[in-house]
Amino acid sequence: MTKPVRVRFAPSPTGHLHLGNARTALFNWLFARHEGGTFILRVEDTDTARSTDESERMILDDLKWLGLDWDEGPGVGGEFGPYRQSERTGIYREHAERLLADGKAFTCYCSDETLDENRKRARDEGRVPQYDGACRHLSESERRARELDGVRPTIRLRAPDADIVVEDMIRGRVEFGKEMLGDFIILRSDGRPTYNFAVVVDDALMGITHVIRAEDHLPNTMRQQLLYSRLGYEPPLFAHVSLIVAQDRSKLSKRGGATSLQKLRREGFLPGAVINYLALLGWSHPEAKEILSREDLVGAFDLKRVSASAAAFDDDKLEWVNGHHLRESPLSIVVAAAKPFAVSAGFDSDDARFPAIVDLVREGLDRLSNLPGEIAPFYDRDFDLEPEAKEWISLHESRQMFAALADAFAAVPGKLDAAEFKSVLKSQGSALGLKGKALFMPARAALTGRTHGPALGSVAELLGRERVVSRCLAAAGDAERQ
RNA sequence: GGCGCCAUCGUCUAGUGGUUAGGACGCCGGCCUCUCAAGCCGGUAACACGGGUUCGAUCCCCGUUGGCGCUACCA
Repeated sequence: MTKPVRVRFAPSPTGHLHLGNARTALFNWLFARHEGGTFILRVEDTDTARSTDESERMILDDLKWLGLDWDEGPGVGGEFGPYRQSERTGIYREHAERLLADGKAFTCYCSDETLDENRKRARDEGRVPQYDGACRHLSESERRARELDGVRPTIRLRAPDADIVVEDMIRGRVEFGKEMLGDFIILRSDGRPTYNFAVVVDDALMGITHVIRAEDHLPNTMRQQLLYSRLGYEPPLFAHVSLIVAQDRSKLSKRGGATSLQKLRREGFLPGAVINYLALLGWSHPEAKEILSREDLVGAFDLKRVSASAAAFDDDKLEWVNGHHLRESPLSIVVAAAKPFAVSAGFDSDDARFPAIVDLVREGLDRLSNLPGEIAPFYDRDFDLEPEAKEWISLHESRQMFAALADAFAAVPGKLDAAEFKSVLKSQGSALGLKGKALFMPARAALTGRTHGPALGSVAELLGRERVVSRCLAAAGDAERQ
């Protein structure tokens, strides 16, 4: 009998949601959904200097955009709240005082300067910098004396004289020597908890069963493990996921392609594609499937198939995944995602033809930021001919064709659909001895101003007779002038 | 510096004590085609190095090298 799964994603609101964080959030969410468990969002804002409401808002917004909905946390509540650490200071203080009363922690009056000096000396001597224990055995009267001097103490946990073993679901057994661990601070002199302390208290109180987080927290786990036993709480299972690095193996932060969700959103990646790609970074489908829907991922996700080695972010593959999602997602979803890109480029996305235009151009799209360029020929605004298109129009053989074409298209009874367009084009072409490329390319150039694009018949149908005729006329005029 | 994690094609990865080391992206070529994409077919390319253990190591152990992380009253 196993406990129902409860996992959490616990970002610090100190910036945008980074890709590594996004993947950590995703793995937690996938695990929770796969196991039918609970996904909790907790905001770790104990660093009051760096945390901002704006940042928290952006991170929550990014998570929502990805579709990673949380069952407990900011905005939705839950019975284990509050879910912002800044609102839980009383809880941490109580726990620290309990440890103090039990003799498992002690107050420390050492100054920053003393601490810095000790650290420096230890490092110079090749030792692990750790607390020298100066305040460990202070008497009651000594402590009172320091208080009277106005020193605000920190609270330190008494470290044990024993090695610590961490059992990790992804990395196996990891041992840390006792010399690695000093009496570390759990409560700052201003009463705020330190990261390790707040995390353990919260994870324990919130009933977290699995801590899935990035590898950079592995060394912290040693301290947290100790905290669990000192506090008398049962520790959760740990799973440390690798970090994401840039193509050159350096940190993802500054170099390389897209590093933040914001950037990916701006470049026109679909949330489903981002999730799909992120999941593939460090996890693999048992049947090696690569294009997976949200439901596919939830169904197949398994911590056992998560890789232990760092993965490099690859723009090309993300684009490939996105291309698939762009082509295979329901049109309504793609259209909705495409609208902002069209609108910001000045194109009318309320045009009745818009969904059909998107449907047509999405075949050749790998990111929505390229959408404006692809849909431009369907609108009258800024319609212009590329140099290569002009060449096709001014070819001797095609020159004479446009006026005839304009008349022929204008004479078509009823709607000018793709089939009708093609049959008219072909019959007009054959009258002039033109067919195939020699026929279609000039026509394409005249109608779209481009030499590349979707099937010309479909393009013409969406353009509508009026535009087709007027562009043929314009081409006839251009050809004449040349 | 100390401690820890990691190491299969350029990249993401599968995999096993005995395999022609598999797939995907990219790249190259072909097919399709009015073009570009897409799609389909084919090609390219890897077990970091050195010791062990073993009849046999990509796989297990040790070391080296390299990458990354941690080393705070940051998270």
